[in-house]
Order: sequence, then structure tokens, then C-alpha cells
Amino acid sequence: MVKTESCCGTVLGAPLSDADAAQLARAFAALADPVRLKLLSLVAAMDEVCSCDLQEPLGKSQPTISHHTKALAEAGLIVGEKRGRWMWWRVVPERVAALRDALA
Amino acid sequence: MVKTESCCGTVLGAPLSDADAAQLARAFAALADPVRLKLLSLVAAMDEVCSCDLQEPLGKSQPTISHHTKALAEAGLIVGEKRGRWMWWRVVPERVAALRDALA
DNA sequence: CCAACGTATTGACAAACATCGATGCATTCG
DNA sequence: CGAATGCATCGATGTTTGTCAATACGTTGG
Repeated sequence: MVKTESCCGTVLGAPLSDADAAQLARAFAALADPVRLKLLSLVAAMDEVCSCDLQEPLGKSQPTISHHTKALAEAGLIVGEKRGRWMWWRVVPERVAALRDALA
Repeated sequence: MVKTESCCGTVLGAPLSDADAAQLARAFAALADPVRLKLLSLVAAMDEVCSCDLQEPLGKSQPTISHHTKALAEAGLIVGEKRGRWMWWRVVPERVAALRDALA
């Protein structure tokens, strides 16, 4: 059976270890910015988006968009695939679910 | 029927408004610190805890503990009640659930 | 091969934050 | 009342973070 539960403990279950707390904190930090939340919801809504299509709805500069996509990608919440000169982003629903499960 | 769902939109549903994104970001920011996550899990595990009992397991100074309890309380994740000279903390499961639902 | 384009990286800067010592404020106990 | 206790607040400090301009890198089209 495939393991689908949280990767690093649950917040409300047993007391968290230092390692689990640090890991979870880094994950939640990726969601702790309004621009990243909007970015994530845009990618989710459009199923697949290139970075160029994010700049206008988010109202931020191109380096800032790149900075935030990198942060979300490092948190495992989105993945990018380079096709031609465009970078296409998709959400990783399992990773979002893992975070959700951490709040169970 | 009592409204139990998320207070401010879902990340993966429709694109978030600026207001919802800001509100959600502030909530997740409260979880974006390992000390606060451990604190929250301790309060959840012990059901009711006074600040004095948090200092030792968290290994932080008293002002730091007070700072973090305040942050979690302002996020609505815990509530405090002053009894005598002790401050007793409890988690607010509905608020945690609201955040969890925002990741649906 | 060169110019144009989309993206990533670097450097700089201001704002936010985590932390602690010192101090203030209640409350309790002798 | 006066000393002690538990917590909050303040001030200071080092670190992290969000942002953008400038620049570098890889890809495509002529």
C-alpha cells in the first residue's frame, strides 16, 4: 500500500520532535505569504501555467515571481517542467494533502 | 446549521482574492515556526497547559514563550485563560480545522 | 550566428521576525 | 503590607525575507 499520510508527524497528535517541527515549519512557511498563496491558487485553477502568465495577475516583477515559484517548488508544493523557453508549473496535490493531514 | 468551513476561501479552489490570501497567509505564518509548532502540539497533547510548563520542554526564555503564545492566540489557534497567577492555554480545534479545510 | 525572448541568479535594501535581558504589572502568600 | 511569583512588555540585536534593478543563461527564430 502506498503511504499517503503526513511525512513528519501531526501537529495535534503526539508532541512533535525537533526535526518534524523544523520540517513542518519550513513547509508552512511556503504558505505564509499572500503572493505565494495566490500563485498556488492560480496554478491550481489553470492546471498548468507558465511563469509568464503569472506576472500580470500577481502584479509583481519577473524576478519576484521566479523567487516565489522556487520557494513553492522547494517546498514540494509545485513542480516545474521546462518546455522550450517556457517554464510550466503544476501543483503537487499529494504534497498539499500531506500538509493538510499534518493538521489532523 | 453552524458554519464550520474555511473562513477565507480555499487555496486549491478558485483563485484567492487579495484579502483572502492575506488572511490565510497570516494564519499559516503562525505555523511557520518550529517553536510555535512544538508549543501547539504540547498544548494539544496536555489539553490544558500553563505557560510555566512550556518553558522547559521548549528550551526558550520566558519572554520568547510569551511572544509565541501571543502569536498563536492572535491567529486564533489557542486561547488563554488567566486563573490566579497562571495563564492556561487550550487549542481551538475549529480554527485548526478551518486552516486544514483551506487546503482542500 | 545573432538578436529576441523567457527565466534564473545576483546584489542591494528595507521590513519583519525570533530571541533575550531588563523591567513592569498583577496576584498570591506569609 | 511586603516579598515572591508568573506573565507581559520594552529595547536591542542578529537573522531572515520580500522586492526590484541589473545581469547572466539557455532557447528559439530569422
